[in-house]
Amino acid sequence: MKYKPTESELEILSILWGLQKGSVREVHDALSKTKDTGYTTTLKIMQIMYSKGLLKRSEQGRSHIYTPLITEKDTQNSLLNSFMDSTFGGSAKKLIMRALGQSNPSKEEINEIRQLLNELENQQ
Amino acid sequence: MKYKPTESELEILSILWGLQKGSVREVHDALSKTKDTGYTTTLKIMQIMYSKGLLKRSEQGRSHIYTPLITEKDTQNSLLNSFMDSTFGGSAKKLIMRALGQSNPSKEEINEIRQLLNELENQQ
DNA sequence: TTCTAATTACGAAAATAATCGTAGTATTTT
DNA sequence: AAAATACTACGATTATTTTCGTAATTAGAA
Repeated sequence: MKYKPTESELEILSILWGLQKGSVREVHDALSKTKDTGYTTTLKIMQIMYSKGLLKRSEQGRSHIYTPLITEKDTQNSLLNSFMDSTFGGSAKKLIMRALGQSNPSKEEINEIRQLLNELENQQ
Repeated sequence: MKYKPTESELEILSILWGLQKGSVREVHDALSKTKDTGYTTTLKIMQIMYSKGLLKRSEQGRSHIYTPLITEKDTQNSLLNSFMDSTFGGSAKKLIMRALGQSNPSKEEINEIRQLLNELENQQ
């Protein structure tokens, strides 16, 4: 649960989390919308991810269908912790307040966050 | 205001932001507390940062005193934006709520965040 | 003065990540 | 059947970052 994917791996994981599963072609097509990259580059990275145990795959005809073996949430949590440590000295409060100040949360979002704060307070 | 320092550069910047300014020796000594690394490695990275314009330096005797040319806040903001994009699909709300859920904020921290929410709400 | 310690400069190697070309196969189209 | 197309496998290259060894220089100590 501690794996920190590289930038390229994360892009591919994000697509696969959205699709649930997909072939290299499907992932590459989605990736191409935002990134100018070659098919074999996507293929290679997915093969590496497979060999690392980040993805599993099944045969379908002569191609492979890949599925993530790590969840979006676990990965986000792991990346969040390491980002919080490296950039905000481990302080969640600093990070949160900065993100709040930077973004322009809508009334609804503000209320959702308030709601969560209340829940957290009651847990204590 | 857009520069994204590498991991090693960020470690050094963090130390220099704390010290305001410092020699390679001072930075290296601080860094050594948490990281097993050679003196010339620290030196080299600081020289690279200088050549990139991340640090300025002045002569002091036969050594150099380095000062960051980018602020902690600007750097955090820039890193935060890129992290939010890559890991939380650009959603500040998702990031904030996850960070809140992950950390165990104290009552005081919760209230500080509430305060900020109120201010943000009034700005709208 | 001579030796030791501290410092910078810098090249080069090591480590990691990303990219791509080519070959080999299999499928589909003409 | 032949040609075009779509895959995978995989080595090799490129790019970036990190690490370190060595040489040169200067200051301070013995």
